[in-house]
Order: sequence, then C-alpha cells, then structure tokens
Amino acid sequence: MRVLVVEDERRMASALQRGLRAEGFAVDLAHDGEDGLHLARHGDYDVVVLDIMLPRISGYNVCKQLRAEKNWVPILMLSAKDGEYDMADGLDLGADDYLTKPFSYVVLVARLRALLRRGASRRPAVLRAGDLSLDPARRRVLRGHQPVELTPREFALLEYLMRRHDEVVSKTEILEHVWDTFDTDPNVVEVYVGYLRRKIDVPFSRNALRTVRGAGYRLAGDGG
Amino acid sequence: MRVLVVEDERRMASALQRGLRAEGFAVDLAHDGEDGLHLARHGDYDVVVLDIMLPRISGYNVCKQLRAEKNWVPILMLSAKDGEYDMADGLDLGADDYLTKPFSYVVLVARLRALLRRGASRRPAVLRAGDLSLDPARRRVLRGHQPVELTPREFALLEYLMRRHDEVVSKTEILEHVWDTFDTDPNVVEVYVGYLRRKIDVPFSRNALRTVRGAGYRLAGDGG
DNA sequence: CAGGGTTCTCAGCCGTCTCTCAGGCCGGGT
DNA sequence: ACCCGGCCTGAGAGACGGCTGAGAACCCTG
Repeated sequence: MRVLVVEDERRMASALQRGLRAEGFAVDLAHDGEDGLHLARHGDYDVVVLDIMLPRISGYNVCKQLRAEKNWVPILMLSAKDGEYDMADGLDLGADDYLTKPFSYVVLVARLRALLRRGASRRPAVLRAGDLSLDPARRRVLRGHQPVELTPREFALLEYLMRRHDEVVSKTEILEHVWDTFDTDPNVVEVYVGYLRRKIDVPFSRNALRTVRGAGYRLAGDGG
Repeated sequence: MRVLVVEDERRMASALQRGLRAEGFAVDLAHDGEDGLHLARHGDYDVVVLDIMLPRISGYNVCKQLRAEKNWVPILMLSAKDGEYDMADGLDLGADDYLTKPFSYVVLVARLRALLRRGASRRPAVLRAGDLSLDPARRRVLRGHQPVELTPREFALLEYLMRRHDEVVSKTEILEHVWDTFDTDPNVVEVYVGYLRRKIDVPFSRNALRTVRGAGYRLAGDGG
C-alpha cells in the first residue's frame, strides 16, 4: 500500500512517515502543494494524506485539480483545528475524509484503512438547492424537471454558489473561484448573477439567489 | 478588526482593500514603506499585511524596525515568487507568517484570521450575548431563532459591542474600531445605537444595549 | 472570412445606507 | 424646581453599491 503524505511541517511529516512505515505502508513525502500535486499525478498511490495549509498550492487546490483531472485516488484532508476552512468545502471539492489537527495517530491510521477498504473515490454527487439540481459530471442543470441551458461561465458560477448554498459568498471569493483572479472589476460578477437570475429564478416568486448588500450573494438552500 | 495593508501596486492594494472590507475588516492602505511604518506605529492595528518590495523602505526593514521598537503586532509578509528574498529571513526578522505571490485570496484571509486568533486570546467562532448570537463568518445575526437583518455598519457595530459585551465601551473607542476614525462627531454612534436598538431590542423588555451616561454603552451579556 | 454565441466593459439608473443637523427629551446637580 | 449637558431621534441630502441595457472584443465553427 503506497501512501503520499503532503505536509509542510517537517516534524509532523517525518513523524507520519516513520509511523506509517512501521504499519507497513510505503510512504512518500511532499512538502508543498506543487510537489504534492506532481507526485500524486504520477506516483500511483493508494491513498493521499493532504494538509490544507501548504506553500505554493493549497491542499484545497491540489484536491480540486486532481479531481478535475479525473484522478479519483482517495484523499484524507488534514486541517488546523480552527475552522477558517469549512471542511464541508473540502469534502465538496472531492476529499473523501478529513481530520482536524491535533488528531490522534491511531485515528488517522484507522481512517486510512477505511479509505483503502472503500477503494477509489466516487464521482461527486448531484448538487441540490431548493428545486435546483446540478450535475457537475454531466454539466446539466434542472429547475424542477425543466432543463436549464447555461453557458460555461454561468455554470461555473452556479456550481460554486450551490456548493456553498445558504452561505453568504463575497464577490471576491466568487472572482477567485470562478474567474481565478480577485483583482478584477467585481462588476462582472454582478452581470453574471443577473444572467443566472434570468435563467433560474421563477418569475413572481421569491428569488433563490439573493443579494446581501455590502457582503455578497446567498443562494437559498430551501425556500429560506 | 483593523488591518493595515502595505502594498505599492495600486491595483493589488485596492483589490485587497475591497475584499477585506467585504469581510468586515477596517482597512487602511499605505503605498510605501515609510508610510507603512508610520501608520503601523500609531494606527493600533490588529494585523499588518506587508509587501516586501516597497519604495523608500523595504518590507523587511519595516518589520525589523517595528520589532526593534517592541511592537508585536502580527505581520503577514507578501513576497514575489522569485526567490530574491528568502522568506526564512522574513520570519527571522519577526514576521508571523508569509505568502508568496501569486497567492490565493481565500488563503490570505484564512491566514489573517489565524493570526488574529493567535494574537488576541482566542475567540469563539460565534459570538453570544443573552439571546443574541452573531456569526462573523456567515455574517448572520439571530435573536433567539429569529434572523435579524442588519446593514454592514450596524453589523460591524454589533460585532464590536458583542466582542466586548459586559464592558463599558466609549464612543471614541467605537468610532475608532467601527468607523476607523476618532475625530468625527460621536453623534453618528448614537444614531447607530438607535438603529440597533430598534432591531435587536425586544419591546417592553429591558434593553440589552444600555447607555452609561458620560461613559459610553454596555451590551448586557446575560440578562445582567 | 462570416456568423453566432459567449464574455466582459461601460455608463446610467435606482434604491439603500450613511451621516449630518436640529430640535426635543431626560437625568443629575444645585 | 430649574437648568445644563448629554443623549435620542426624525428628516433629509448625498454617497455608494448593485443592477442592467448596449455594445465591443473574443472566441469557435463552418
């Protein structure tokens, strides 16, 4: 069983390496996101242990990137205990399990074995919010049973909003995740929110995609 | 929460300002090392974002200088990706964390929050006082189970009062932390306290937000 | 190279939020 | 009881954030 550990704290990394080797795993280390991504792509691992806070490329983006490339290797995410990252996001991005630091070594090994038993990760399920459903794999959106035609950009925006439904999402965050920059004019977000509304909001009914003035947008998850 | 951003590229600087403001921070900008140093000395910031490459005085020296003066404000360093400066040097000089450009906005905010949490004695994710609860991340306020709609300014004021609940907070302090100035007419504070009361105080019950004549305001933490 | 679709910029409009002002209220001191 | 100073509040002006229509730039595809 081959394990890749992506962790920038040397101390933690080598402790894991030592421990997992003693359990009989073959362990490789990467100390930043770029190395980690590279190794994960070409290393043929059975499971990857991935810290979130990493130099160069965050664990988030490593995971996202791998899944975008249809690499379904099981991923166990590690996060600092304070919740600046919502772990739900990590799972949405395609991680299979997570642990918050500080964690018990025994628990880590147990979860790793569980992942190995389960095998390769499933493709992410269909996202739902209210009467909207979005299938990332098939690139399809339904309102009720009615298909909705979206352009790629609109689709990416809706997907991001649905992954974070019920949360207030700032234009800057949207820019970063959907446009991949954050220092461009946020007006483009407003424009695309407008496009989406025309396509997904039922006329005469309360908007699913609401503006939170001064803060961003919120996609109502369920009539709320 | 007051943040100082020292960054000479205008575009990046104002993007950060916009983004961080949307997150609820009070943001000041400095465009060179000299201004940055001056503001950091006298501005009473909760955290400083400091670019390394700066006109007049480098970020390095700003950091070094501040630490020499026993100023322990948390500092997050930003560097260009090319390794002209070794980040280890930055940490040696007393920076608390660093990011290399190009960096992810989400990671920046996460690290900022981590620094804030580490610096000030750790604070809970959701603030509570009496039957009020306020979630800074989700930008949501509840009275009991009833959501309360607040404008950005009202939200910032309530957040500050809740962070210091049970303490008497002067109008000057409020002005400084919520309005980012201290030499404006304190009447605006009175006006906004009025707005908040109408939204969060239950009619016919004792006010949660009390006036302490001649001193300021106090948000009762628990029916007291 | 033309045509259709998509993305993005720009400018104007509108509604909300912010802040100022002035007058009234209230509490504390004498 | 009366006055003074601090506080409250309604009204309104101006600033600001967000929305949208128009159209330019940029793809693809044929």
